[in-house]
Amino acid sequence: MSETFELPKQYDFHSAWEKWYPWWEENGLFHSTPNPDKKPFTIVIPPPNVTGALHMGHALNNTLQDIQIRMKRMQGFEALWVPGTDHAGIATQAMVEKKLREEEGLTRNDIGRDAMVKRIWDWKDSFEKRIIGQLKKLSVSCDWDRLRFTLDPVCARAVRNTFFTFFEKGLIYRGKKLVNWDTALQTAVSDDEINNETHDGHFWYLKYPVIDPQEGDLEYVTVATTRPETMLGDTCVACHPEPRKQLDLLENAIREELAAAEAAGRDAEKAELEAKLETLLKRRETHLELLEKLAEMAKAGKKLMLPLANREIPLVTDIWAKPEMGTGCVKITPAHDPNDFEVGKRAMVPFISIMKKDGSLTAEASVYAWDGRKFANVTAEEPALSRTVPEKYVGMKMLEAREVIVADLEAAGILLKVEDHQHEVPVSDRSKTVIEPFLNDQWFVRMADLAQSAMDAVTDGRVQIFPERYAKTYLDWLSEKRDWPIGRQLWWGHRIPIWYVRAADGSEKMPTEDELKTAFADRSDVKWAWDEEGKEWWICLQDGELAKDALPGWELVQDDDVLDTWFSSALWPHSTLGWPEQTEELKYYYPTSVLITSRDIITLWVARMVLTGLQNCGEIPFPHVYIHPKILDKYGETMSKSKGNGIDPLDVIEKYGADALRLGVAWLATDSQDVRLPVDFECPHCGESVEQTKENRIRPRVKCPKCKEFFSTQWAKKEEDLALKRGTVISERFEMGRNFCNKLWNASRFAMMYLMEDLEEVSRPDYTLEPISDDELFMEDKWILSRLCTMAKMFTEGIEKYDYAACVRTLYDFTWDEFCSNYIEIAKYRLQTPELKPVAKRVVAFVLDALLKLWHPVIPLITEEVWQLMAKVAPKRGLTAEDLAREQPESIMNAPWFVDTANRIDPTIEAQFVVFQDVLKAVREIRARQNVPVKQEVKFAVKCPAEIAALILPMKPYFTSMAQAVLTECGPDAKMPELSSNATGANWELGVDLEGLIDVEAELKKNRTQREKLLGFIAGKEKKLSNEAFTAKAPAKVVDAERASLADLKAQLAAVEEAIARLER
RNA sequence: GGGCGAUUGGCUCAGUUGGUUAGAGCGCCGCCCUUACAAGGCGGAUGUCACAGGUUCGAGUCCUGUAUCGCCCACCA
Repeated sequence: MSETFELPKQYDFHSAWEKWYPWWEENGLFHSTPNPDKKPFTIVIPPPNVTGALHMGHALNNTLQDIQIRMKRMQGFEALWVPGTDHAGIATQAMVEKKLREEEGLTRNDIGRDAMVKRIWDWKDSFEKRIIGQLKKLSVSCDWDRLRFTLDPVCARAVRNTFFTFFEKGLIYRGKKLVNWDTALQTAVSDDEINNETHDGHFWYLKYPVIDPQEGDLEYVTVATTRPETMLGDTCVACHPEPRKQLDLLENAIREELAAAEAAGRDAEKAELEAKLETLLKRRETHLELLEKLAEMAKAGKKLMLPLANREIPLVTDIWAKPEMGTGCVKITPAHDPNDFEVGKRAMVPFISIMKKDGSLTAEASVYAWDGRKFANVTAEEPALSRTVPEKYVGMKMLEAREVIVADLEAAGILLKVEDHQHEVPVSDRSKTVIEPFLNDQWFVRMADLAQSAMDAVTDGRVQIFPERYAKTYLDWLSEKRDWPIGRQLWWGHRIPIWYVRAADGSEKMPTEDELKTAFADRSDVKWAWDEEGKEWWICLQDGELAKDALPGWELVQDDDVLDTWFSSALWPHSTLGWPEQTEELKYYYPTSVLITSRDIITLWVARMVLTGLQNCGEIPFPHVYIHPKILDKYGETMSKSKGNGIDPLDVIEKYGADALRLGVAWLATDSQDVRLPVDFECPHCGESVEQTKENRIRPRVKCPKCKEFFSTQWAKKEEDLALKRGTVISERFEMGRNFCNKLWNASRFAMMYLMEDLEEVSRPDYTLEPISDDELFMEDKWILSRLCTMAKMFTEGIEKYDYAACVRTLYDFTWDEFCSNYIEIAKYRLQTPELKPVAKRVVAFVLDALLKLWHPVIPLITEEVWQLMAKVAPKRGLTAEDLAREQPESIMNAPWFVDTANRIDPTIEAQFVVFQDVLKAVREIRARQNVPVKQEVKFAVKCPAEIAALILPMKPYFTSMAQAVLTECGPDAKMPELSSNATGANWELGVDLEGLIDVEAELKKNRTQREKLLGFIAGKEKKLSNEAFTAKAPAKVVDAERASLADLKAQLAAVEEAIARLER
């Protein structure tokens, strides 16, 4: 045989990757083009951020996508998986700025916009390369020819087009929004770049005089604040509209809880509630009258005089003011506090910003009015407001101003008292300075209609979310219909395509609309709108840049900000396919087939993709959304680099292989929302796994408990630590996957060992399973084929419902237990018996081939490797005549998906076979228990009804080959050996002849234990069956089953009693 | 504060619409390097299914409450 090859005992996953991944790529097997003869199946990757390397969550996410894609490809779909990366504006720019600061001591302003953006592109290039490298190591079958990036020209065109149409439809407007402002870096920061720190602070109680108090009115209103400096920007004071009702409500709630706690006897809680109630009742006495009076005054339109600023501000009612807290009323600074911002909008009061971007106070405090609700344009009515901040404070930073203002307030007799108070202060992660809420111009998308369309898509079932419960997250968020702020004060991203007009002489003059009309007469790609508030034009351009002098006599300046990253990600399913061009791809592949992602971006991303898809393409972007679990560490904490509990998939792949990693994560993909993955260090010296604890994971060096050597961690900074070998972070969980692959490898090796014997035979045209008639098949053949088909059906249907974990576990059990441990072990006897060999070989080849195909989506490398080897030794394996007539695929990737075309599922055989398995197991158990030497053959007899005997007898040779046990007698009259060890099962009892081998005491002990156990079960059953309610109400099927089971238990008991009697003799 | 979820052997998790004696991987114990596989084979031990009620003939599974843990969102003048 010329093709003889020796296969190593262990599966070499490294060389399998080296061999097949580049081969797949070079042969264009990942590449998809529209093919009218096939149905499309499309997935767009959730584009990983170019901020850093991929983590386990990505490994999971991409494995699950690849499983779908590979299965569908084999099922004959034209499967396309579009890969790509996301520019992740804030995070990426932050990373590069940090690097710039740390390595060169420069800020972005030092090097300027163009240079900064260039540097971020370089960063992006290097990380994109790394990410793609990781994905390839994971062996995913993305169409790399279609790689996209959210800032590339194709995506940019889609972004510009969307912005332009939204602008045209009036869906985009400019408003005001509070952003988290870092005064040191002079930039907006995102919520996740903020840490809350507990600081010691104070409550300052201030009194604001009432203007022109009437008889019975209060003279002044007391408010408490932790930030007295913001009082200069106060534009109203709020109190609760119905303080009595609110207090009643609270009181009732507490009383109810109290009653419940009392009833349940929870004393600690009770005491707490009682204290709470007491406080509340006291408060009623001290504050209620005042608060009611205030509400009355507010409704009467009373105004207050804001101290220091000497500005009139209204007293308003708003439910934000909690009668049970503080003084019961609250000063409102809409431009400097997120809650006050909301109150301010509701109360329609001016928004006064008293801070400049550098954190100093401004003299010309800006006056803003939010246009969403059309409340008064205060600028016109109250010009005096431009002098809100007294001259002497100007230039002072917010914190300095606090001291001065407090001193002034005290001097003016406004300060009532000061209390110590601990409070949470938001601190910038990057600059470590206090974050100030800052009122900024912002572009918004009107969400009312868009959100509704996206909600409808889910409620009417056009978009289905798996698991279903996540639909609630989606709908709840969308139902708020909050307008979407789309501007970001960054340089990295799609620049907002809006141009402002500046007068050449620097004045505030604006051109007339006629001038615009003339200048852009033949340009359908330019639209404009008049901003009433800012008294200026907004000019929107669909593509490219608007020349500075495009409007004769005026200068055009583009908006500095860029679009929210999600604005471009939202278009991902159609932008990657070429929209707005009506490309072949868009027509063929859109809508995509499923979106697979994690739950934290259901709102930010999924919802927005649905609404832009509907808006731009008139169709949902995908009919299915599958939300997979989040991977946590063993403490249930999110994995992150900053904690040191993150795993680099490459480390796992290096140690266990991509197949093992994929199998491991697919095994975890249940429908629960989190899964835990215990994380350990691997000692680089001795290879021992060192448990990672919360304590050692933050240290720069860790000592291996086994070899006592130190290794370094990611925290190593000092030279002495860095000099140590690095301990990688991995998880033993992947051993399971590696071991399984090795098992499959060896089963294949075994199969091929026999298939190779006669290459001529396996190459014959009729060498498939198909031509074998049922008569030629042995019972075990029919059994394994039936089981295979049952499993294949379950697996296929399960994957289509995203039930990954169950599918993978099912197939795992089938492969290992049924195929390897049962079928192959049985087949050994036949494979070694010349006249029985041919059929057994065919069945082995057929089942193995089917298994490889079923497994391929999960573990692509090993399956390709074995499939290719099989192609040499059994080229016709598993193929039907129809298959043979076609050109054979060159890779398992394109092999036809296994389906049971011959209706091989036979539940009777499957059930029958269980008897064989049970008897075999019982014999083996007896041998093990009685310490019968491995090679010593024993005899055994089985007493059972004739129909059971008919199943057992044909298996006689296998008992010998698999358990060194010779079946001597089997049937209703079989006689138990005199000195035997016995076992019972449903409908049968067996005795292993242990003459000269038996440990009688051990046997008696076991039988007595068994007797007790049976007696227990019988008692339980009898009690159940004597219960008339049970026999009357339970379904007949269940009752019959119970009766049969009881009869069987009794028979078993009799057999055990008999065995005991024999042994005692 | 709102929403969602978890609690099952030492560890990490399965457990379909309630229905015989609750499973897996790892770990543990015993025997075996048997010619596919020691990353393996055969056998074994280990569970009051968090707690308290309820519905039901029957509850790990459904309902209510409690405790603990976690995730997401919003936030404490």
